[in-house]
Amino acid sequence: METRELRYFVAVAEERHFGRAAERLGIAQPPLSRAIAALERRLGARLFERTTREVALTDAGAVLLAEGRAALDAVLAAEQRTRRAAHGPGIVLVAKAGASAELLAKLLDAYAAEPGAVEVDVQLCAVHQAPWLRSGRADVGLLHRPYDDLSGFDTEDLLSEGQSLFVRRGHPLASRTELRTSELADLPLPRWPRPDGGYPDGPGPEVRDLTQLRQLISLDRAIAVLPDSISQGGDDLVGIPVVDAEPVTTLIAWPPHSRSRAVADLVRCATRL
Amino acid sequence: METRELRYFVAVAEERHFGRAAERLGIAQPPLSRAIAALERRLGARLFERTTREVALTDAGAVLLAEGRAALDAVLAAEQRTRRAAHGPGIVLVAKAGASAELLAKLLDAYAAEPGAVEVDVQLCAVHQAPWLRSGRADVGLLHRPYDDLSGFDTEDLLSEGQSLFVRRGHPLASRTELRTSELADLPLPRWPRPDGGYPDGPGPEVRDLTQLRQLISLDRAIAVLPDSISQGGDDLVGIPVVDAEPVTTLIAWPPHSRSRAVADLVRCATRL
DNA sequence: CCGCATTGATACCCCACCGGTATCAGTGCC
DNA sequence: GGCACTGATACCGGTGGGGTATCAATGCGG
Repeated sequence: METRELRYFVAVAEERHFGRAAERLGIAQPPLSRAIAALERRLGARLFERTTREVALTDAGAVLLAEGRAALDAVLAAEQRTRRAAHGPGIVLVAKAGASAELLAKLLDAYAAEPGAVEVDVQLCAVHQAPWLRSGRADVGLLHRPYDDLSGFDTEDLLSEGQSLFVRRGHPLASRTELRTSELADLPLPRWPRPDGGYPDGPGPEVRDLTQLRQLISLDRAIAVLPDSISQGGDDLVGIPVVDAEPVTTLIAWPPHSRSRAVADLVRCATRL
Repeated sequence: METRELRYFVAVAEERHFGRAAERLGIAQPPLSRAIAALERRLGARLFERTTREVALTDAGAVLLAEGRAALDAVLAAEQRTRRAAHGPGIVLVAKAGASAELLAKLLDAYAAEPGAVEVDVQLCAVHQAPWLRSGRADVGLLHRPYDDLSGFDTEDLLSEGQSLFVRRGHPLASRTELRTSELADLPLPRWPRPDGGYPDGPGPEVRDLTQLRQLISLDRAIAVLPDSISQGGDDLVGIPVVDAEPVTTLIAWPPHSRSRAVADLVRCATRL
């Protein structure tokens, strides 16, 4: 199976429409129909149930969609990491902007002091670091359990912390000393983007990143449950511990094939912090 | 990057010889040279240092070899699992022949009693179950830590046990009641095949699977350190606990993309045993 | 030191296949 | 029943992947 065929299949599976998929792929619809038909013939499996009104995945098609996405990610990652390796010996670390700032600083300092340390390009992204690792844009990342999907990565836990509800100073809840998750059920908590970029439905505000969220809280336009360490001096946020909230673990994650010396050194540094 | 190019690259990287790689791929040498050159041009990375006498991987080439193998595995797995899904709703479980027999039997019974259970095709392989999972020949496997390479899989621990030195009844060590790893250093322990099929060097006998090993021990042609549960009634093996040996954990492992109901049910069954 | 064997690169040719346009055929809807 | 929509089919042209023949560089043996 060629990656071109997989890309074609995934496009049709996601669009559920040959015409739109062809447009997205930058080709005409007939060659796309033929490519899918040829793929089905060689796999000996019907992948779509088509009528002129609807294109639906079969069971086999659903399997190929899940597996094929992962396979395309792996091919893309191979390409990206090779390109970067040819450029120089540096590695790319991805972390969530505004989170684990202190831990990240300590880690970078400790690694820089290591003999044989290479340049570390730090990429701070809004949310969803995992796709950076899966697509090969990054070599190692600081992720958070249970928020990030860790499947397929090797990981080492770095630190665990509780969660608090953060509100503006003066908020009705600001005087409380502790809360329970049962009390949070009806609050308009912020909505984070899904991996596909859309937002779930709900009453809370849509947020893109932690900086934006912190400002919204300061403006009393949002309240949010976040790890304790989010609190930074200088702004008028109040954190009320949610005593029975699931603890959040910051961990370092990397793709398991990576036998790179630099990543191994960085991970070792992190676990010794 | 197309999988054809990746296959070509991996063949050259493994053979370190364009002629032999071309033969292995079933094509002539010139198109292979051109394909690699085109790949290097598009990646902007030199992958091999070639002289007429030697072909060596560059740093970027080493990265592409590691990542590319994983990517090819993922593509192959997508193809295999799709083929199998089209055939019917069953799943394939792979386990090591002769190991965890009791656990496996209980698991299969428990799962069969589950509502919505599908057919489970049990594949017993000699060693190295992990490649079955990586290549898509199996959907779920019983593996052993620390023996198997678990990287890239989701896992759930099932049971942990100590290890014993197994010898024939009457062997000089058979009268001992316990041993320490330090006493085993000079013993001719059996040599298992590496993933590539070759055997490491050493004084012990080469073994292919547990049945063969058990028979060799019965014939006093081998002694081996194995998990306690290997012992089965009826043969003349004696197990002497190695009190400070690393415990062996039997676990159930599956590829993380698998969102299949059947695999999830099986895993849930296993954790409840 | 000079052939010579070895091996990767180059030149050139052919055809398979991918993609394009035109068109057909099945289906739901007004 | 006509019409819009959508996937499949027919046919054609060009790119590029694969083949053979050959060159060029390198190490080795006489």
